[in-house]
Amino acid sequence: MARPITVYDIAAALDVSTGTVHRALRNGEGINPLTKKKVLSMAKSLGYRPNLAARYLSQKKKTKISINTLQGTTSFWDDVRDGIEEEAKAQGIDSVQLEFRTFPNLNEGDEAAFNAAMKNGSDAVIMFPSRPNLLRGWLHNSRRSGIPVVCVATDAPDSGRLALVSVDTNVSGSLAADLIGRFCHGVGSVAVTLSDRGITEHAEKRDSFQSTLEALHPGMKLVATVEDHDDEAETYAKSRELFASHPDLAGIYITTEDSMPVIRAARDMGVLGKLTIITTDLFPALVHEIRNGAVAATIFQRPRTQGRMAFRLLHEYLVEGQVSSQKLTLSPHLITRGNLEYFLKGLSGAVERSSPRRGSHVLDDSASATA
Amino acid sequence: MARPITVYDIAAALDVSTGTVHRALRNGEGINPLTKKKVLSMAKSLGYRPNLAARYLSQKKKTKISINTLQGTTSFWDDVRDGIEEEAKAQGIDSVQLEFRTFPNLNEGDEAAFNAAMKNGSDAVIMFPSRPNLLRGWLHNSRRSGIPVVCVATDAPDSGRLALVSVDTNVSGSLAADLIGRFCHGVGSVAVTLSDRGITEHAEKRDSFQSTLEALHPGMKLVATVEDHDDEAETYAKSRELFASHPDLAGIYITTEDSMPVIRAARDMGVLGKLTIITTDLFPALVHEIRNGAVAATIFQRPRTQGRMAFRLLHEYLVEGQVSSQKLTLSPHLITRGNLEYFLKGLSGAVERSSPRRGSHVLDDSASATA
DNA sequence: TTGAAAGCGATACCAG
DNA sequence: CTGGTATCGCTTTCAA
Repeated sequence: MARPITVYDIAAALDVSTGTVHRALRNGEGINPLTKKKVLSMAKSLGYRPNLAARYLSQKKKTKISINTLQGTTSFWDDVRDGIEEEAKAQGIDSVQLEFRTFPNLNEGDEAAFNAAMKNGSDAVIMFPSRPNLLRGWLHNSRRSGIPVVCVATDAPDSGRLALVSVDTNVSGSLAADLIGRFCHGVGSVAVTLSDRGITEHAEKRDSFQSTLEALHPGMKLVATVEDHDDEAETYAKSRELFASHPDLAGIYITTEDSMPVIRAARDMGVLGKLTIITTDLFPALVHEIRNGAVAATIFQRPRTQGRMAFRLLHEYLVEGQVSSQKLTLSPHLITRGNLEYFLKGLSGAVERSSPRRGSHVLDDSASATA
Repeated sequence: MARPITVYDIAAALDVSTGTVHRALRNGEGINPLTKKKVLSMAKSLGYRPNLAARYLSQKKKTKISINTLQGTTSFWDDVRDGIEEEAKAQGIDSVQLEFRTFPNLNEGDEAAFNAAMKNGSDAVIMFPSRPNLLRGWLHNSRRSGIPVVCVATDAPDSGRLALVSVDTNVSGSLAADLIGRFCHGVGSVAVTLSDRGITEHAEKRDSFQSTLEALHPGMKLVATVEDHDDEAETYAKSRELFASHPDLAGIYITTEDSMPVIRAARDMGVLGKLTIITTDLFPALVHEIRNGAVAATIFQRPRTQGRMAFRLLHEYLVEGQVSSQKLTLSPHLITRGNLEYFLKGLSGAVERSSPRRGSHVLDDSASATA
């Protein structure tokens, strides 16, 4: 293999200076469109690949990345943030500066956080699109419209976001269906809860749950889909309704974090014992319910890994100018009473802890690291 | 935060040259022990952190890493190798040169491969310790004894290896136990197959399988543990014996890749239908058996991620001089008939393909990437 | 054993 | 809009 092509090679080939080459390749401004085109095509034909080490060494200011996420009600977003931070520092070369901005809930502070990031001159954004349909407008309004945005957990379709990192909703839904079918011996009626049918991920989980149930466990029937709108009181009330109108319910699949009100309703109405419950994610209260057998299994969405992948994707874009995939979906982990304790040990306290900690060296969700 | 400390700062503080500082910090040779000590302590007290970009930029020769693994009988090791390669190039800066050496089976060519790596001047090794207890001797015999070795999949205890990457055996075994218990409605006798009790990972899977079974499904009983020594004929024969002597067997947990002979034996003896089988890993033949319902679930050990993590660990060591963890264990993925198809889609053909392919951009096992 | 200086390949800046 | 050159922090080499 020959010596790598450098900016000097390009400059020499065209008899221009490296400054010009650099402007053509990166700045984009203050350069004659014609020269630019020549440089670009020469770079391509020579097979130029920038030397990142040289780039990082000479670059004055780090690229700013704004991380806009929900304040942790559970530990999910804390873990996502940790994952991003871990990956950033695992990069070894800190050419990047992270700025975390959090907002209290789905309708509050999200736009302000986004605008703050824009005003602050962030070069890229990793965010939870709390209101997916609004993102498009924000992006459009922002002066610098080319800014790359990576969405985590939920997509913002047609918003112009660069990429999405989320859990594989089909794997989640179909796994839940197969397990609930097996656990219930293939007979009985089941229900699904989700936040809102309008959220793509939730709808997908429900749909693959249903289709897998029909395909593999035809003796079972999906009798209800509850929309809880992420509201605890609403979830509790609707769950009670559900259990009242379907006293024979055999199982329920909760596609969101909002499982505690459902469990409480079931307990209050005395149907908990005969219900096979499959939940989503993991947090202290849920750990308890798995231990005592109320919840048969939970589908862990690997928030830390979602964060890590989001950073990698962004970094790839910043370096290459493009991403290898616009949608990156992770397989969830299954946690049951059987493997719960081992799993928690692997998480190094990440789930049980109440406040974010530092200095952990876990390289992957549920990877346990022994010093 | 202040300007980072550089070699110049250390040099100035001690009134020596950067050459000397460098020799103290990296070369180790041709330097007065006293000066070296002084530089080292000054570096520490100033909080010196090397600038990797500068290092990579100026370094002439890349560090060589030898990857010593089994030739793929199934796709497991192909995937491990892919994972290593992906991570290496994801690093962006190619300061590393990978050299792959494979050996045909557990007792053949492994030592030669190791010696070849040593003779060739490899700076580090990622390997499958086919004969764990021999590694110690090899490492000792090699002149350059400080060479870092990362083991994948299986440990080589007390060999002096730097670190281990493997799947969490406790999570695997306990998950298998809980599922088999649930699928069999909590009653019946079950068996386990493993390669050899002497292999730590296999013993651990068996043990946590047993203890979880006892704890959560006391109505079930582990009646046999079969050692198959990774030999197909032996596995088949012993499986037949097992089914003959335990005609009432309700389930079996196969902790290794060697599941096909077991399934064949069960089929030949007409007990397949009433058996709940949980296997390990995923390959084309097994895909078929999951589809047709012969296998209830398989525990996927994420070979690609194991490879990625092994590389990261090594890279961390090469950079930092130490690793954050000596044991890195991953949580396995559960695959059932329900989520199999989605899972395969996510693997982008990695499992179904017969020969290694390139150019995929999957960032994590079972992460599906859409361009 | 140590010092001095020349790269590495980008980016940044100042003149023209 | 373009050219020339200093610079980033480390490694490497050559002299002393």
